[in-house]
Amino acid sequence: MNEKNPSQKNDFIREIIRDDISENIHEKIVTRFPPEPNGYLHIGHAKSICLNFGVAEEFKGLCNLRFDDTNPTKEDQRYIDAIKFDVDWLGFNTENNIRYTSDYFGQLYDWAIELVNKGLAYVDDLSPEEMRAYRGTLTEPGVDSPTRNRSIAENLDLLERMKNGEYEEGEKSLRAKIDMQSGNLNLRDPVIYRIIRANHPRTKNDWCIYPMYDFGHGQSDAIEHVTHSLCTLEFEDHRPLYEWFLENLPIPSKPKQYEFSRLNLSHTILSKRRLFKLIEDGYVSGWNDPRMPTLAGLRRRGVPPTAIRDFVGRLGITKSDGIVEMSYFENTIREHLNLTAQRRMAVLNPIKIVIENYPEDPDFKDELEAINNPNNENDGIRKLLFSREIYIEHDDFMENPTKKFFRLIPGGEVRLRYAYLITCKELIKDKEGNIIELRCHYDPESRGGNAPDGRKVKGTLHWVSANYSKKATINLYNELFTEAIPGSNGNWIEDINNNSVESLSNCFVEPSILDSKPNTTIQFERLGYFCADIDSTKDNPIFNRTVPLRDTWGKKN
RNA sequence: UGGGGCGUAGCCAAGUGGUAAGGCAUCGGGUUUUGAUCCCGUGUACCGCAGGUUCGAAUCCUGCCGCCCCAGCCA
Repeated sequence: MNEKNPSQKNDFIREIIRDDISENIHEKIVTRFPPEPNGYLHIGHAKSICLNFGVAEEFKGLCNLRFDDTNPTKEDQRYIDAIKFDVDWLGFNTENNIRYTSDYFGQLYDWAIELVNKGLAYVDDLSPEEMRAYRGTLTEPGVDSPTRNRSIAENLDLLERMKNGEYEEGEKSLRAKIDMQSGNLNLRDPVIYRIIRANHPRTKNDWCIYPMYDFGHGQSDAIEHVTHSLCTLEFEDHRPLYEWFLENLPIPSKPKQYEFSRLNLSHTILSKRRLFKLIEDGYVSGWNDPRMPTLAGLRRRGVPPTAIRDFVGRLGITKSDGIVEMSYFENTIREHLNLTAQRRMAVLNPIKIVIENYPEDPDFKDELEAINNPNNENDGIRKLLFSREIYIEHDDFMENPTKKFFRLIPGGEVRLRYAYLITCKELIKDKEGNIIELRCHYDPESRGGNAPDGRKVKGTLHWVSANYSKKATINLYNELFTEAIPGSNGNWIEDINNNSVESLSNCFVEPSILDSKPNTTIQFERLGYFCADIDSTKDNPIFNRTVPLRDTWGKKN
């Protein structure tokens, strides 16, 4: 709904932007989405992407996708490529607006020199351990470093040598000279350049010193004429530092930082560190495991990008942090898929039915018509072949039914969707007493699903022809964690759901299902939404359950 | 005992001094060849608590409580 009318979206950030526009403060609204290429994007990032790109769209501005690549020990081209792909997949155009903080390494270095010249930065000899000790604590002020008051000339010389690779990692650093007594730890002479001897994905070995986030971010925003630099709450107390650099440097524009709360989703984790751990320790198969909250995982799971955009749009932008229920996300996915997904039939746990009074002639072709999507006439109809032997869902039969069970029972009549009414005549069991087959009779007059005499049949079952269906593997995915907040009772690893995936290999699907593509999610009637896995082939078809249909019956029983 | 934020129903969230929107969930009911969808109905929110200002406060003031973030040469 918000999606349909973006101009109606209202939150404190858009309010600020509208005010700025009405006061003619900016020529054009510019935002940026600044991921560090050290992992894959997840749904939390989608919130930021939709905000930044969404705002740019709504106010006819621009949004840059800027890779914040200031730490070559963690970053990789692989992630740059994956992030571009994901942003694109979400539906935002990045063709001409990709930037890298590393584009500005030269300018940033010049500005570091400028800060030294102004007496606002110095080269420090403290080791990381010593620096920590000098920094003080949350309640105790820090102490000035012994090398804090070197001459400008000496600092200039030392900085130059740092850049030229004359020192080892950790031996020296460049620090902003602000205030070691500040209550805000970010202002206690933060390091702005450190020595890192690593190959950078873009600048290779051009540099051995790299700017810290705080020194790179605001200035990059300024260079790009970003007007509204939107980030998450944990950067709130970096804002004074962000502004300090902008005030003390001859920057080409004056961006402003605003913070909003990041997305938390129940029953999953949205921390890159933890997602890495799941992969490294083999709890999932990779960044694109369908159980992962990554965009790559959601894509493989069959979640349409429009559903993700709509979902984060419904959440709103505020400064209060909370946990959004996973079921809310699933509901949004269903809402989208209900309108767009074509319907097909598949049987997950088959039980065979033989229709005793049905023609035995193998050349007899009984072609039925089925509607592809009741919500979209343009999707048309398809033909289904019926046969004497079919499969229905094991759960759709009960030998000793409970009172409200209105599916197939001994002696009972039920409708096979788009086909016939059948009545159960006999159960065939194996030696252990398990039902292995049902013998039924059909009413030839009920072709299509209704009897001419108008008798009411409450239950309608999905089915698949034993002769014409195809065998497939179907993965049923459930929540990755058993706890709404993993780790809330101790170790988050212990809250991993051991039943997060159930792989069924004896499933039967309509033949047409084998033609579906991984990016086209379809509904298996009465079961849920599914899509072909990226590893699915004609010979070994594999489908992933995106999300089940709502099941008020199953919930009660 | 430091600094920065946040607190409106189970969840998200409007509200910006005039007497508490909406969505999701829940629980009923109707339609239905998906027990889905769709439609209708359904909530005593002590607006974190306590005072104060005011004819009137979720909105202003004071005090308190709770929760989140910050002590990387990570972002």
